Amino acid sequence: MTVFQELERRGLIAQMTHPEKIKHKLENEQVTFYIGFDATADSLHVGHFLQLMVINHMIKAGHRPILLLGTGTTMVGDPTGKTDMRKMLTVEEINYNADRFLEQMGRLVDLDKVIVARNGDWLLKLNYVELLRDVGVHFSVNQMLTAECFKSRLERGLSFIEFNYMIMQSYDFLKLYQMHNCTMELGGNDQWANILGGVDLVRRVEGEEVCGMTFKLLTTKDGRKMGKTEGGAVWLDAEKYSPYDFFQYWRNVDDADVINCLKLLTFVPIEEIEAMEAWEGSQLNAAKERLAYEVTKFVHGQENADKAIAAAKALFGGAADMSNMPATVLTEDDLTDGAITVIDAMMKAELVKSKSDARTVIKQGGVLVNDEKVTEFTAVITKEQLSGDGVIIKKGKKVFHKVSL
RNA sequence: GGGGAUGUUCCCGAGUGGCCAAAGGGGGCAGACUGUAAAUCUGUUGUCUCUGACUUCGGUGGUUCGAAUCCACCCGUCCCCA
Repeated sequence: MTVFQELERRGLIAQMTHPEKIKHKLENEQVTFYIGFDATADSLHVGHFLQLMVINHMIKAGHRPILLLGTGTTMVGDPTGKTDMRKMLTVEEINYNADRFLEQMGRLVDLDKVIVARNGDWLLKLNYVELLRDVGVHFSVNQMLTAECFKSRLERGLSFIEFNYMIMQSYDFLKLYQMHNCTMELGGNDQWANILGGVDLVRRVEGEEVCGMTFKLLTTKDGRKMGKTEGGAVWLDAEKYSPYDFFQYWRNVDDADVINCLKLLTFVPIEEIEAMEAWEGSQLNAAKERLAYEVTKFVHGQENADKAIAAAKALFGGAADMSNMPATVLTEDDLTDGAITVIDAMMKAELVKSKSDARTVIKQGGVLVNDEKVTEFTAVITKEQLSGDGVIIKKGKKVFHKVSL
């Protein structure tokens, strides 16, 4: 099976500028392509992960990826999919974020097989008038305004800086074509307009027909973005989002989304996944477990994945295996008269956002300490209970947390 | 530059002097039901030293016994005109 077929069969491909040509190139040449990552946060999230999966599929087929870190474009901010302007980041923040990205990427793709570039290297030293004359001439404002990403923003407000994002990204493609003979840009489907901009620019400046291809975004069946939770994004950084929680996130996906996630986010052979499509009802639970395990294994390593699945099985299976669940270790200072209130302990463990929140959950019978329902706000956990293995605080049906001294 | 409108709690959105910690919806959380799913029903959703107190309605000052509500200035956003 060729990469193209693999991508297609997994349902990854969303749009292509030149379907036939892309298919031909991918099957007959070594293609140098690029995917850009804007360093807007200090950790990658699952959206990036999907892009990295694509890169892995491509590497496997012998193609040559350029990982472009958006140290320049992040200065401007992509308005795509945003209803409001992004928070402006400083150069320092952006470079810090980009370094974190690279560090994490190193664990997810083989960096020896990719070219890493930072668009700040050329974007930051551009001369305004020169850019206008060399690049600006090639863009039609009329045409840009018809792009979906701007249309919606025209109603809510679009600043000039954000309007220029497309030009920056297009210029990247031109630059990478010139520097590395990069002939293809890949990206999430929301990047379609920006990619087209680059393809057009290279054609106009260099007379070369380069290609663009976008991939499905990771969304639920009803179109909502995946990888978002109340608390924010599902980060790939173990510090920001624990492997156990990461595992649970995928373990809890909707029935309707499991198959799609398996295809997009794992290397489970496509034949195997296609066989699962016939599964129904509670059978899908097995598919979810597989999904959670595979994704966690790839992102956090075999060991963490094993721990997560063991912890989950123990907790949901009723056994008291406390070794692998998220845990908080208290100090003597947290105790008053040799004990800590359940409310304070929950705060320490970050199970609740405030003490009021803790009271509410207790009032509703949602808190169990070592399987015993907490009924009083004044309930305490004693030092004796905390020593040794500690206690398990359960909030609701799915949140377990070990607290010890 | 001129004219008009607008800024409310996580989001949308009511409220236009006291009955407002602020309707309604969404989202979140918890309970029931379940398969660690969905749907449904119920409760809950500012903070705290929690039957009370404190802080919140773009910002700063003012009027008033009392302001999210009135006034002044400022800041942000949108629409129309140039």
